[in-house]
Amino acid sequence: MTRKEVAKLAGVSEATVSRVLNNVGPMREETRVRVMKAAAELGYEPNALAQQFARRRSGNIGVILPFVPKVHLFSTYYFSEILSGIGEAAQRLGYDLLLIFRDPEQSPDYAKLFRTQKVDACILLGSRDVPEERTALAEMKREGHPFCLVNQRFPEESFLSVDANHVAGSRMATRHLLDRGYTRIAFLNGPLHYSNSRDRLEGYAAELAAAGIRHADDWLLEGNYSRKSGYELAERVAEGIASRSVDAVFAANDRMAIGLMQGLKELGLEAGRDYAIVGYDDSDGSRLTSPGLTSVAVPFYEMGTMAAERVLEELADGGVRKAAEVEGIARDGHTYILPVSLKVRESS
Amino acid sequence: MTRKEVAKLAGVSEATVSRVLNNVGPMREETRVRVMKAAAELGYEPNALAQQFARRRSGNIGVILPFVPKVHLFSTYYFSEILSGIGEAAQRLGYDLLLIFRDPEQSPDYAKLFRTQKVDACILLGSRDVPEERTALAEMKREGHPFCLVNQRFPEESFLSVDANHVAGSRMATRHLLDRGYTRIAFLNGPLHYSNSRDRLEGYAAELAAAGIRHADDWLLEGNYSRKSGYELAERVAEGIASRSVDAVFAANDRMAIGLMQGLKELGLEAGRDYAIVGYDDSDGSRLTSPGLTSVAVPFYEMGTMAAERVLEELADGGVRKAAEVEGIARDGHTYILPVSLKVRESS
DNA sequence: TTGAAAGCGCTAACAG
DNA sequence: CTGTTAGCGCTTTCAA
Repeated sequence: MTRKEVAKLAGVSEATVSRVLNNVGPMREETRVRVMKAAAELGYEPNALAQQFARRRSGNIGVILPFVPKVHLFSTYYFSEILSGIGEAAQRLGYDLLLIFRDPEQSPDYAKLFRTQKVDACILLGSRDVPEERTALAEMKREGHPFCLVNQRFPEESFLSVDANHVAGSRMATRHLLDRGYTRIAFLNGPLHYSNSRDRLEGYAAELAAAGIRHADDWLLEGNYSRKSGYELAERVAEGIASRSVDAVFAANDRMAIGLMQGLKELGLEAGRDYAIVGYDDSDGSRLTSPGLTSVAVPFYEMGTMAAERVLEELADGGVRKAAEVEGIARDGHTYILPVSLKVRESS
Repeated sequence: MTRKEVAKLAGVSEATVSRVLNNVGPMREETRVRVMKAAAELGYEPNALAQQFARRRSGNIGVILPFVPKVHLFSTYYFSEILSGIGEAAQRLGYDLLLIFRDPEQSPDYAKLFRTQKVDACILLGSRDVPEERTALAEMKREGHPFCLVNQRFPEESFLSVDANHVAGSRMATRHLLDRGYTRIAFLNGPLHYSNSRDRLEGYAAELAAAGIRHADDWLLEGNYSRKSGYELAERVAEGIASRSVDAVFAANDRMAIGLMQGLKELGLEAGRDYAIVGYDDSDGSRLTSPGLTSVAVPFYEMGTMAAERVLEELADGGVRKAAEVEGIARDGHTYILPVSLKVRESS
């Protein structure tokens, strides 16, 4: 209703009001000023719903999260950093964030978000390499919707994704332990349906191989990224330490590392004294333990901004232009790989 | 375009399609079935933007967060729990979540979110009692928009809010220390522009008074809820412990408690041995320290669901009906107060 | 440089 | 019970 009043007060047509407010098409400076003044005077605020409808764009980026209340498989640190990063970029580029919790019961239908126009693009966190997920992603791709995965790649699929260099990170971690004189390095990994986990295994194995060490099978421990899963493996690791078949542990995330440290402490084994340990994520928790936990720092925040920027770029280009070269960032096909670094603390 | 096809295939008018899909108004079962089948066959999905526009409702709950990337004044634990809770309730009640990071540079304009129809209701996290904030909230209230504060109350304002019983929690924590035989209890609080902090002070003071203890002024320490601020007060606390004017500390959140413990450890003082300490939030971190940190558990997740339920209720009632009585939950005017509990660990 | 007018896809009176 | 019709508030041709 008010837009009409603005038009009247400024003595122009409604179309002109629209042009001025969107700064589109040619216009006389005088009209522009007149309209702006009228709008300001009336305190006019365009109706976002009408705009979205007329433009056929929601102006939203969908952010898809696994819904795991109270089941902290993922660290909250991880999500909140990435989310903040996405939020910063989205705000800067004029988009809002629509938060969508994936229902673990149902098989996902991401393409529907686009068909119903709820989002213009979307970013997926905590995605896993399982059949329903691949199907849902492939459908989005097929229908030409822009989306970006964070921290999960589907090698043969050419989905846009942003990841950190976990192979390098794991090599660093392993190298670090080797440099410190540890040679019997167990590896506590997470489930292999995360490409993340596979990368870490690759880096770990490669670095050991480079050092001419054949890793024993019983060095491989499988957790699920939760603290509990690390904690529960303490006895087994303690035996390894006692029998001298293990002198250090590289854990695929801090949560498991911390759980393991706690379990071992209860068995009388101290990190940094009786064994060395390196975690992954450089989360808040790594600074809370004693001794402090050496860890691989991942630029989650930057991964979030990168994901938002790239996916909006794809949206703008209609997916036509090739992926942009970004200064200093490795790119492998449609995957952007950000560098990680090692934070050394007392645990190693 | 497709809705027309559905109408044609089903042999009815577009309006009827609308009725069936929204299950509104009377309709013959046969028509209903026919339309549903046609819709399913054509894979019809209504356009959300058009619906929102026609209904003049966005279907979104705005969730407003302080934007503090990399400045972890608030624990990520706190936000992700509340957010998950809001998400669960929103999904259950058919709403989406629009995430909005408050720009710390600008004074907030929450009412605008409603005027532009971006949201139908909103929930504010990490709100502070400062003038710009009060103004922005009062404006929303004046314009009749439904909103709910979480963990922050404005006593004289009658804003809808959900909080935990921090007075009781602080009494519990203090009582616990007294029961353990500690009588010189320092209190490390956060800034008083959070009603949270004021509540804690009240509880602490009340419990000491009840025990007939006059608290010394130098027992009051002020941090800002960050780990660092706790850490930096270690020397001062250490002096207190050395001079026997302090034998225990109650900290207003876990982060500060943990920082303080770390600082004191560096000065050779161990929690649970040389002094007792109790934190607040029962965050992940409280389980990571050694000794484990006794802490007050706050039902963040439930606070989130409660906030969403209450604010949507207000939306539905057009703010007319009085606040509903919720079983077993204390209510003080427009504030719902959830109970907290004490988790005892080795630090006390 | 501006105005008139035709939608965007759906909902919601109002008739019938 | 169902069809007709008039918008919702804005954008965007197309003419002028």
